[in-house]
Amino acid sequence: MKTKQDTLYVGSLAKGLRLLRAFDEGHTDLSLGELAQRTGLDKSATQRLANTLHVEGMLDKDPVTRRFRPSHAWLQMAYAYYWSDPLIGQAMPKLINLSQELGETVNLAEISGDHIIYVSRLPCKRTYFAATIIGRRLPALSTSGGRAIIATFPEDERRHAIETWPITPFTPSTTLDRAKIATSIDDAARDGFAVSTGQMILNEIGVASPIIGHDGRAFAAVQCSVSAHTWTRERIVADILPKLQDTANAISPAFRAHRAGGA
Amino acid sequence: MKTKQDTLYVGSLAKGLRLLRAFDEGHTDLSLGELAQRTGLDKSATQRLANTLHVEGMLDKDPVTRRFRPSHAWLQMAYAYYWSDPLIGQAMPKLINLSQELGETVNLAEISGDHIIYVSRLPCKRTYFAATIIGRRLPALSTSGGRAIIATFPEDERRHAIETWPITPFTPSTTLDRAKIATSIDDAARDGFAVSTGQMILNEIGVASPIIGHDGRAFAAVQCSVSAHTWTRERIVADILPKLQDTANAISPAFRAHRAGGA
DNA sequence: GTTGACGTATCATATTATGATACATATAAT
DNA sequence: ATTATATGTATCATAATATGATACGTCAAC
Repeated sequence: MKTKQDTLYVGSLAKGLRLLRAFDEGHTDLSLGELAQRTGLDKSATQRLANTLHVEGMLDKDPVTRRFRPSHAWLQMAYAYYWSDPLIGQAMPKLINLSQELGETVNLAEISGDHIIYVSRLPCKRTYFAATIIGRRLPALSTSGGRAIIATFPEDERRHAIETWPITPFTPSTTLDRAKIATSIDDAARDGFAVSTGQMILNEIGVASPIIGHDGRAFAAVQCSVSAHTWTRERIVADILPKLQDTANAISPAFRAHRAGGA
Repeated sequence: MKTKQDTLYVGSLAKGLRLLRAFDEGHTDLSLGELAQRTGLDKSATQRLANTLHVEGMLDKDPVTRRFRPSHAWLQMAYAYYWSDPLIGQAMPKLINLSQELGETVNLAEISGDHIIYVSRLPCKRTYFAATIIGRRLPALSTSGGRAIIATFPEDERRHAIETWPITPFTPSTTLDRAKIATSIDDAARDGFAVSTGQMILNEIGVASPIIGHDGRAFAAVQCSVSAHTWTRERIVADILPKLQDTANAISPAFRAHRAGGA
């Protein structure tokens, strides 16, 4: 039992990756035992793989507690990613401008399966920690960015996404009713921008404008998060939206023949 | 021939990591052959390992060009790193404030061997691309952040670093003379902050203030980059430095018993 | 049409990873 | 102190797994 497609599949490498994936939000440092538990690998295998990752500089090991932690190499991987993603180079300077003009938090989100992933974040105000760091994946249906992107899909795909993509309740006000989400996305398709309220954090409003690829489908979105305590939908549409859309529209033209595709 | 310390070292995993490391700044997407060349692995091994990484979602593969690229998973690793690094949680909100107050680019750099690595970047003005993305590693001796950190080391270690750590010429004005760097670091030790000019980019001035750990040694620095066209050293010291130091000093107290250690 | 470059697939071989077990060390309980 | 429990570390015989030479298919250039 090791097959996944046998030859041309290296099991040991895959297992090593399992170790890396064992670290996340709630698991910032792990002992050997915990690592074994979380990966489902036996003690010996875990020992060897973890040691290898340590020797190769992928895991730091606290010399006293013997616990493993992600190393700086994990950040270097993000660095390599940034150079490889053609969107980033195009978008970054424009996002910086936008962030300065608005004085509000600006994000760049890409579609990643049925989630969106934040690839760039420019926080202007203090927000909660998770909103300041890149690499966060969220269900596309629950974010303004995701909705703005889905809204550009052809009718059937759009329906399919709305009906089947995952939703996780993050706050009491996270919309679980797919009909309501459908309405929000239909609005986005008509208006060219999407809005979400209180999906991830209470009293947070998100606005997003899609970045369109060569095939007319969006693959990313420029997004802005503001507090409902200081903003209303009307003021957002009047003051934020125009600049947001200008930015998204300024980025899109660069993409006539791109996009790779996940699995 | 495979030994590195034989048992408890999984060669296949290490080879897989070689593939990941083949991607960087100048190598954003690679064909199978290029991958083999860059890693020194033979064609078959490369094929199997690359395929495994692809199946496991670590590499995207362009279905038409058959070239491999870093996947979104590389950003998720950065996400996990951020949660695991206790400094980030402490520093982030304070850095955001600082960036707003100064209206200039603010960076957080950690020492990583004989380099520094940028773990957080808050760009305010348009700068060149590499200055806007996290995970960049630079020779510690050539950066204000690195100098601010080294300046807190005990005399002998400081000397050792100045004499042996690497220097790469990035601009015509990159300081290659270690005596001059020694002076800069001695100044930093006296003043509590470090300055660098035109090390990475021409006409760029960096100022940095160290973040001190429980042992009195700095392990990170808050850094600010400005243009020599609009700033002088005097104005930097008068207008930027106080707030920069306040920020660094506000972060330091949280660290009494931390720090892991690389290899 | 021919050649070369490159990605893909196959397969016999032994090198390499396996995981049970035993040892060492640290922490907590008695 | 002494014992017990948990957790990390080291060893080793076994066979399962990765290996890399080779052959095939496809595309582009000449």
